[in-house]
Formats: sequence, structure tokens, C-alpha cells
Amino acid sequence: MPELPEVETTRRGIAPWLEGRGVRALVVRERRLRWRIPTGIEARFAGTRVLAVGRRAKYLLLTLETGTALLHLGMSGSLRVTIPAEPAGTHDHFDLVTTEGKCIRFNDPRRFGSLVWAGAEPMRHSLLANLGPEPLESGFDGDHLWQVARGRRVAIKLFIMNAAVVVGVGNIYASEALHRAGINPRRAAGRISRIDMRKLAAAIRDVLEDALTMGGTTLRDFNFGEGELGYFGQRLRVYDRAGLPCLHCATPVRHINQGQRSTYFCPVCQP
DNA sequence: ATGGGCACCTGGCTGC
DNA sequence: TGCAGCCAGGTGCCCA
Repeated sequence: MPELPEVETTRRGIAPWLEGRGVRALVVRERRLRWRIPTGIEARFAGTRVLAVGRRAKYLLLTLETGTALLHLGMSGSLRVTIPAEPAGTHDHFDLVTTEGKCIRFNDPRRFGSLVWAGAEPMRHSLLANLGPEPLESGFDGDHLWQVARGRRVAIKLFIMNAAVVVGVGNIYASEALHRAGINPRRAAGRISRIDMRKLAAAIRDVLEDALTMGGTTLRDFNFGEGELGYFGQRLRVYDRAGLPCLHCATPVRHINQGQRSTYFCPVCQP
């Protein structure tokens, strides 16, 4: 499910249950995620306290008194808030149990998610060290895109999905942002004008912020039954709409493959 | 350095 | 109804 807005909504959902709380235990049922959950990570969690729940790109950062753990939801991961007595279901791979009796439960059918120990300086961890700017923070704009794209022949859609360029732009929002910016996803990144890159940066920001607003309203209470994070019912303009009319000009939306992923665009609005 | 392709997994849907 | 085949929202890593 998760693209950046979903990850950020998850962060906001679990933070109130974790920040400042004591950790009773980390209970691992399945270690075989994208990377094997290290044996002994439980000892880092037990008896400590959660200082902060942060985010960098699509990684959630659980900052404990003992160091920081990185949690990634992968393609199909989700977190929900429950109680330890609730029986764990299929694909409920681990629980973070607080001293107040709450249980943050990780579910991930495809097991592309991960739980990694990053120690005292998480930003120096190899998974975080080489990431580009956050799209919703200062440091990301069209000039940045234009500068980094110079000389690059890769298709613009793959370019904006590259986390070294900008983080948090997944397959859905890449198509959506390019449609909003009126840019053909197959154009070479290095041949896009500074003006168009400014449009694109603004479109990326808008798409992600819209989704974030939607998620915030959809998931006001992240507790118990409501804690399941689904995909937001955001109105997608081109994604998964092959053959359907472009919402702007009614031309049928086209579907192509780029880098083994689906891309959707309007051939008229995105020449 | 860059770009292209593969890998990791399960589940849901489609079509025969 | 059963089943093979295909597709899925991520991303690190290997190779040319």
C-alpha cells in the first residue's frame, strides 16, 4: 500500500501511542522479511523508552534510548494499534508492546518490509545516507530537479522515482505528478526545461500533499479497528485508468511499461 | 557514473 | 470449481 503519504499517515497514527512511552517488549514471530530481523534486536527494545517516531523517505525511524530502528512497510506492510491479548493473525510478523499495554502490530503478506537496527547515528546508515531531499520540505524544488537531471538520459518518470533524486515518489504518484505537470513520462530527464521542472516539482508536492490531507481525514483515529491503513480513496487522474477518458481532455488514458512498472498518461495533455 | 534488469514474496484477479 | 498465468503501490543490488 504505502507511498510516502501513507507512511507519513502511519507515522502520525502510531506516534501518540509510542512517543515517550516505555517499551515492554518486541515480540517477533517471523524474522524472514526483506532482510532477516537480527536476533537480539529484542534486547535493544526491552525496557527502554521511545524518544521519537520519525520518518526519512519511506523509512519510519523508531528512536529509542538505545538507538534507532528503521521500519519499512515495503509493498504490502501496515501497522495497527491493538492490545497484546488480541490473537495474532497470518502475516502479523512482530509486535511492539508498550508498558501501557498497547501493541503496535506489523502485518506484511509479501514480506518486502523490513526492521533494521541503525544504531546511534541512523542518518549515517547505508539505507539513509545517500537519499535525496524530502519532497515536502525545503531543499526540494524545480531547480534541484533540473540541476540533478543535467546530462541524464533516463526517462523522467524513472528519474523522479529514484530516491537519490527525491524521496517518496512511488509508482502511482509519479504518473499522477507528471500528468498534473503536463510532461510525457518517456521524455529524457536531461532534456526537460527548467520551467517544466519547476512545474513538476510543484506537481509532486501537490499530489503528495493532497494524499496526505486525504489520509489525515480518513484515519483520524489510529486506534483498534480503525488502525488498518488502506489505500486512500484519493481521486487518481490517470493511474489505473487505461482507456478511460482523461479527466482534463477526455482523451483515452494510455498505459505503457517503464522499468517493469506500469505508467499511465494522457497523450494529449502530456505531449 | 549511469542505466537496465532482477530479486525478494504472497495474494488477488482473469480467463480458460 | 480449479488452476495456470499475470499483476501488484518498493527498492537494493548486480552487471555491462
